[in-house]
Amino acid sequence: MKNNVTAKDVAKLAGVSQSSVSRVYFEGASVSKKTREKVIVAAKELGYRPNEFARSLITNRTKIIGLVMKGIQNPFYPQVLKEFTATFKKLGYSILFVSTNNDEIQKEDIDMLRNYNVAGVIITDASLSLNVTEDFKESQVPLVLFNRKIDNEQFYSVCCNNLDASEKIAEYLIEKGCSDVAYIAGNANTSTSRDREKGFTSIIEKNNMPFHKYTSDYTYEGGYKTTQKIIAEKKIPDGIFVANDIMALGVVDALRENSIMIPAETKVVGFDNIEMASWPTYNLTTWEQPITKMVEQTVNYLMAEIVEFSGYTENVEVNGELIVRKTT
Amino acid sequence: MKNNVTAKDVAKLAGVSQSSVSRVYFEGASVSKKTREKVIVAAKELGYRPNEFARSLITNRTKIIGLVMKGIQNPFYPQVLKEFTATFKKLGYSILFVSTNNDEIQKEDIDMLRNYNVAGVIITDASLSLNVTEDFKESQVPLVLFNRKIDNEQFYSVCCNNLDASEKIAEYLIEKGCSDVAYIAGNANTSTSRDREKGFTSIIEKNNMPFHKYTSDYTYEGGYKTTQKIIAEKKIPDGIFVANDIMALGVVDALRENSIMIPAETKVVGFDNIEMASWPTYNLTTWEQPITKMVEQTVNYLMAEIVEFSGYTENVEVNGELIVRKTT
DNA sequence: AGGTATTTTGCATACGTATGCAAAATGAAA
DNA sequence: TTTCATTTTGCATACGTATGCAAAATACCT
Repeated sequence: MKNNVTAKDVAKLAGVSQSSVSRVYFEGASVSKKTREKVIVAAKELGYRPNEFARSLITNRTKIIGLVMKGIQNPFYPQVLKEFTATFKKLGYSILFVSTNNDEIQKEDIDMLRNYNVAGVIITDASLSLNVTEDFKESQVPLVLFNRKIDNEQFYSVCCNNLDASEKIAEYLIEKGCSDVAYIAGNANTSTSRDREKGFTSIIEKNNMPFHKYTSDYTYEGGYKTTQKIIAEKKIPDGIFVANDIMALGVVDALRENSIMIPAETKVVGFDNIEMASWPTYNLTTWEQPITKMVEQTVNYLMAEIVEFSGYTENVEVNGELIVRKTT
Repeated sequence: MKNNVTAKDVAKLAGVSQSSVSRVYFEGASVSKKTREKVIVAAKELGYRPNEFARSLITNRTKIIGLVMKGIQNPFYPQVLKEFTATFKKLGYSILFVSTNNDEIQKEDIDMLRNYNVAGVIITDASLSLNVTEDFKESQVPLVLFNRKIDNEQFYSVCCNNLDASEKIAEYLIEKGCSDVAYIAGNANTSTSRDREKGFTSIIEKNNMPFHKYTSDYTYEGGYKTTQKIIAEKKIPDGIFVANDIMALGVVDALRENSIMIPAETKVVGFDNIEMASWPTYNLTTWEQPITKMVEQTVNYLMAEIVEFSGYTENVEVNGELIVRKTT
């Protein structure tokens, strides 16, 4: 806003045409070194900055990525945000940020991003409604679902290997001697929670073990309250797999408050490996989601689709690993 | 990208001019109800969406706010981000997000925001270099420093009442019986850390008490390591004021690891009242930064400056309050 | 019905930039 | 120096929209 030095002003001062000024700022365009220098000197003197809107109007492209993030307060996601921002910055892309609390993205948020002609969209931990899905597929704007997948593979999604990971966690708890386990789920109907439950229960069932499932909401308070509820039932499991770390920390705190020894009486495993999981107070055993790899996968796909849209879709799973600490 | 239905297409289908189509989408413009309905029906049929770039090119305005955020991993800032996003969304503004690790904002980040002609800029917990400052003042883009102030009041800043708060914390620790206290500072040269130290030391000195200052970096690890260092010196203070909560949690964990009883032997006070401070495991006494009020103050100023730029500057302080928990 | 005031509409243009295309300039070889 | 190939440049235009202004339409009053 307010700086109205144009390419025409620069051209006049440099003694060249507006086209030449434009060419100086357009990568790969044909412009002589002499002209380039004249333009740069003039531009600097006048404080010229190219107008991105005029550019985008002509090119029908932007260097903006829409990032729709649910649950920014879960410490997993600020780290994700940070890595996306840094990676896209290196590629010359900016982030148009939307925060949401909804499991399903609002049409108005998508409309906003579309109005700004974003080059691509990333949605973390949320899905799209049916009509928004249809609109999107028609639009040919590349989209990645991050930490959420859709079963019919309508879009490209990047997740940790939730199913496999949860099987391994179940096996690990069994190996550690657990015989009566519980699973504390996140928000209902999220692919992450469903897969984590599925993997876990398949192993538990295969071993003919008792199993209790509780539903919570991916928050510390949710984990804490659910654990208080479990304790009130007087049937304390000897192993609890919690669908994410922030919830698991609430579980740990509730168990401790009730003088339940961890891991001697009850073992706790989280999922994410957020920063707090490694704090000495918690020392949580958890499955690490490989953020860097997941971000990389997402960015690679988006960049490829931006360069040449193919509409290719896939559910990509990136392998994480079990981080064993003191809760097991 | 890619949706090339224009106002001209809609106009043709609706049997009106492109101007009339434009007027339907421009608040307050003169357009009859009959024309409006014809346009809306046609627009819906064609899937028209106004092109924000063409608009901004004409109006020389956007509905984008640039938000430059340092240290997104400190749980204080995701909450700030969430509240800014929600508040600006209600006002029809979008967020162009920049994450930085630098104490001083990079010129390239500001250039990017300026190229997108943002309506205003918010910078959290970081300052501007001298030449960027000059550029900015000339640009007439409204700017707010959030949780950072500059002594010569070149910009509008919104902070918690750090000085006053720290005095009260010192008084509180004295009242609680402390006689040998320490202050653990955040990043050097930040106004928040400086003011928190200043307020604290002024009371401590007035009471002729011993005082030790340590410098850390506003991270959990920083707090943890600094405390290990303090403990290694064999002079454990009976009260520690820590410049922010995430650091204070590291302090608490380090004290515990060394079997130092909190608060019996050492009392700990943080600053922020992040979510983790209230967790039963920590139950940290802290000064609550009133995020909602600070966000509100920031948004009100920006909106006023966007409507009519005045260049008004001030260092605004919003009162927080002491939240007493189990560490004191 | 006529006159006046107000509202609505379309025309023409501009916003700042990229780009197709032809002309001009440059470089290299004979 | 001339010829040919390649690079560079400027002209003219378009991108999609908002807006100034005059004309047209509508509303209201006598």
